[in-house]
Amino acid sequence: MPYWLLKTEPDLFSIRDLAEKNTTPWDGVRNYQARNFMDQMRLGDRVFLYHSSCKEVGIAGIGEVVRESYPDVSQFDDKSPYFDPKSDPAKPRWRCVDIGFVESWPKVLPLARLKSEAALADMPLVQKGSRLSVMPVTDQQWQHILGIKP
DNA sequence: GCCAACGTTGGC
DNA sequence: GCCAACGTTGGC
Repeated sequence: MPYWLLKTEPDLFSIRDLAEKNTTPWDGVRNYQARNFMDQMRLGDRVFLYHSSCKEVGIAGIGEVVRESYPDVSQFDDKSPYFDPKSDPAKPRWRCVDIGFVESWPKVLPLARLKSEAALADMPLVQKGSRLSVMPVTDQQWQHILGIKP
């Protein structure tokens, strides 16, 4: 089964928020590479939830895909920060998936730790300058991270 | 708050 | 099609 990693800014939406809501649309993704990966997600796929742009940067827990790719309504909402006036409603440019809560970790697994693991060197996450917010995780990487999770 | 690195846009 | 300018991401 494929695995993924999703970045989120916890000030906007954290693993705690997901635990409370139980499920959420993963909307607002406005990058083609990230979108294409979301299109590949299938029901039941597991995802690491990564906290970025915050005090404790790192993996904070696990979620799962509970609905496959569908049009992200926020692209047509001119009140939304994710509004995209160039997206044609007949052919929506942006999609999202729904993510369900699986588990929250007692402590964040820090980015610095992930960077120190040779087994994870191929992850875009740990590569300098990478801004990809949705990325695949290999079976080996997934298992390795589970092995060092807090 | 700083700033390096990135993706996108648009003029030519 | 090139590439400079711009806005954004995201670690530190």
